[in-house]
Amino acid sequence: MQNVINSTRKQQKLSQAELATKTGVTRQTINAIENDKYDPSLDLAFKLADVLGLRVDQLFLWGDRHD
Amino acid sequence: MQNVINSTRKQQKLSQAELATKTGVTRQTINAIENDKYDPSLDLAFKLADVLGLRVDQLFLWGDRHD
DNA sequence: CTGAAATGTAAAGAACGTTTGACATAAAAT
DNA sequence: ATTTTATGTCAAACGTTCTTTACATTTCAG
Repeated sequence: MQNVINSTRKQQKLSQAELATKTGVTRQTINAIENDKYDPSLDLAFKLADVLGLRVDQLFLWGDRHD
Repeated sequence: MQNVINSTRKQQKLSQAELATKTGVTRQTINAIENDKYDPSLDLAFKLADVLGLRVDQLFLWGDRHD
């Protein structure tokens, strides 16, 4: 599923490692999600949205070209 | 994680089986999620929100008493 | 240019999400 | 009261999410 984690993270000048720490996962998990290897769990999606200051449906683009 | 699937589904007079069909999963999956056995995948969360006419963050209540 | 920080990637395994098939109880309809 | 529809639950199997460890490549500050 498409997401805007990479651009949002860069806007806030966070590294993958920093975002990982803030959301309680590993750097590799953030990297995999940014690069569309797999979708996060619902809980992690909420944590990412929370840290990045967006709603889940704004951070993950399901509507168009959905999944 | 808390969710309002049960009440929303009932408002729309859908059975668990009907909601399952509309979201492309089995009845047992809907039942388990309604009864908080586990959280759905992000994709299924979006499908459920779509069918029930709510946003993911309205259907799943992460903010208060979060996860 | 050199070194440090950031990113990409991979394999093995633990934990979670979903299916299938089945059976049991509850609720609603006839 | 009997049948049908809806819900709860369980176990085995399978695919997905995430961790750990490790190494390679890219980016950037000095």
